[in-house]
Amino acid sequence: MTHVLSQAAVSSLGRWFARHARDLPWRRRRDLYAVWISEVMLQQTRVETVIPYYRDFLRRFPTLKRLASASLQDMLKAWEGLGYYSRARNLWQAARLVQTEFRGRIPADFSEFRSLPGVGEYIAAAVLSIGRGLALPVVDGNVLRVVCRWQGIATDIRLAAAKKNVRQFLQGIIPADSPGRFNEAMMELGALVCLPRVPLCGQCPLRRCCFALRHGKTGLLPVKSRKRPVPEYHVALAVITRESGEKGGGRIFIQQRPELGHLGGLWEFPGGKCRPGEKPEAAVGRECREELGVEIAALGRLAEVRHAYSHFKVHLHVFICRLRRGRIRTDRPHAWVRIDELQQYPFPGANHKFFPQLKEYFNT
DNA sequence: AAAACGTGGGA
DNA sequence: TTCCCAAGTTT
Repeated sequence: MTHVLSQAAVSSLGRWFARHARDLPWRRRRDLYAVWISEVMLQQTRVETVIPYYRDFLRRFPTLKRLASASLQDMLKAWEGLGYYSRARNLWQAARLVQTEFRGRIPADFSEFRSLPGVGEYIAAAVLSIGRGLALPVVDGNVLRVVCRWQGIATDIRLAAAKKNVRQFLQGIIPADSPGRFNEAMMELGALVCLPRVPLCGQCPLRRCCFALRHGKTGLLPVKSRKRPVPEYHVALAVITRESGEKGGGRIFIQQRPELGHLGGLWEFPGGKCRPGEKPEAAVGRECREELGVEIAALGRLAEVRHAYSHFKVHLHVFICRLRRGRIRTDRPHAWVRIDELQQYPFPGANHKFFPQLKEYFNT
């Protein structure tokens, strides 16, 4: 029954998409590799943000084979600034697995492809429906919003049950002859018309059969619980320098973060959270003592920047420091670099916020 | 199930 | 400024 009633809506959606689909870079290539890269990049990330990264990435790593043979550092450098860096690590790992476990061919079987690191329900369905025409509905944030309004589903979309309901509904109406276009059309509708705050219902191909519109509930659907407030920390960082004149003069100490976990594999300056009541000046000395086994002298404040991560916020207090006593001892990969060499290493966005001041300091 | 996991843009 | 949001996955 649902199937028959939805037929007209699916056709209407298809016509709308034919007229309004954006000309996006990844829509010009339908091979699995290109679609896969785009879907990973688009995860929780805006289209406008992704476009330049996608172009650069495919220029740098034109094939899966090239990606698999690249170093993780090169991969992270290409990903720098995009965020959610586990995506990059997983994609790199997956590329290597395709080489070793699948003879270099990206598996077109759902279960096999889904088993690769970083490939979840969404990406597996998206890549294989768009790239291979498999009838697998995608359920992303857009689709969730569109279907909840269209069908009047009031389940909290943060819950797994909502995703399951929506997927089940879509599985019954996804056209077997063009599942990829249907999936793209649903997402495009969410991105261009069925907007979160002010949906443009007058332009919507589903307006004649939309539950939320008919009942005046577009503002109430989908139901989404609020996220709890995030903690805020003060962090003190040490830009440790070697004075010019001495051997290796004018260099800065940097270290690599552990590969797993927050900002894994990226580079940073030593430092850490201020304890309750502890001044940043004190924290920076303590952290260098604990992490590196050295006494430093803070010569002055370089910058103070704020940054919001996905699950907490920080005030960064950046100090220009000099080694006073001891030799740095650490198990982590590290380097003494010139200011003009910093750009060779991938750094988190929060660090980039004070790079201008850093350059200013070292070039004057 | 719920929390970890980045970043930039718009209201 | 603050909050929410964007083509999710992993643990």
